[in-house]
Amino acid sequence: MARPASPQLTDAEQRIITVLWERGEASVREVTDALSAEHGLAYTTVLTTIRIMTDKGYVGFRKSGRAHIYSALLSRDGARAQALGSLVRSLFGGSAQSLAQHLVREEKLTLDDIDALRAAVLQGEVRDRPVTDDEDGEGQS
Amino acid sequence: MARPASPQLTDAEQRIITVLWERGEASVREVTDALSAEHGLAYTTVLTTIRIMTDKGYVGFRKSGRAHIYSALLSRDGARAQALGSLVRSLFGGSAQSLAQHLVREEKLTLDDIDALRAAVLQGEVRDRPVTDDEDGEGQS
DNA sequence: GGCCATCTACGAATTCCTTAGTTGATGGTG
DNA sequence: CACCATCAACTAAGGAATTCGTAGATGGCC
Repeated sequence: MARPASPQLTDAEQRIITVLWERGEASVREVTDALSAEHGLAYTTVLTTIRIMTDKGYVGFRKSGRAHIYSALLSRDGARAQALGSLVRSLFGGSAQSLAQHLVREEKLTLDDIDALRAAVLQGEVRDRPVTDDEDGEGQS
Repeated sequence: MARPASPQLTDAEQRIITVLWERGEASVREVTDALSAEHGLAYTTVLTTIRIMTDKGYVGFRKSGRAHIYSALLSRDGARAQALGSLVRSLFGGSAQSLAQHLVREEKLTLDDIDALRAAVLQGEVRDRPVTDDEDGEGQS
């Protein structure tokens, strides 16, 4: 009886894959340097976490000389959808609108923001297509 | 060097505190019964998790005969703000609007929803429309 | 070719999370 | 008053997550 494997990105994984999303691809050294500004992580710590992510299928790599150059196999949109869906389900009773209302009440969304959303949804309705299908199996940038 | 203590509600904790939010207060038996519909958790499992949450200061209790009646010390809004802030920071670059745009693109927010948000922010108040939940056990924090 | 720096692989150490069994106290029922 | 059911506390187990050290492989440089 143990904790089930996390279906989501852990904190450490998220930090690393964010670097990969930003750069497209990077070596362990580059990721470590990029993260050392905020977190003082050791090279081997980053390496181990990346290895775990390759085991999980979240990242891939190509060899370049002695080093491995890693890149994200998980799209940023996919990760966002996953995390958002989970949050909406667990804390907002499955209602995305309830979440949005929370943002408004906390003044995280301004009137301009809302108007921008409105314009976006009007524009998006031109192409009528249900979303729940593929939508984010695409390559990452 | 181990994992730091989670600053957030874990999955098991979230399941339990949701019951407390809904009911205001409940005994371990009631929580267990409420959760047994979806998850078949043992009484002692729920008890242990609740004890951990009391240690963390998330819930309190009063004695009623031999049983303890537990109630949430953490407000639902507080937990929502915490989780949302964390998500916005980690996956949406700190931009709540970016998150909202994602919801729109995934068609989780309809035009009506957005108009409701707009009207709410103009009125200066946001009332939670009774979509799924009407009772918020808040009032703490 | 030999030395040095860098990289990956493996695993150790620690804490946390989740689930659940066992045990002792307590209160109601007959 | 004795027995039984229920409850809280303690204990246990095992897998996950995070951190990093050590060791072996490999490629560049002189």
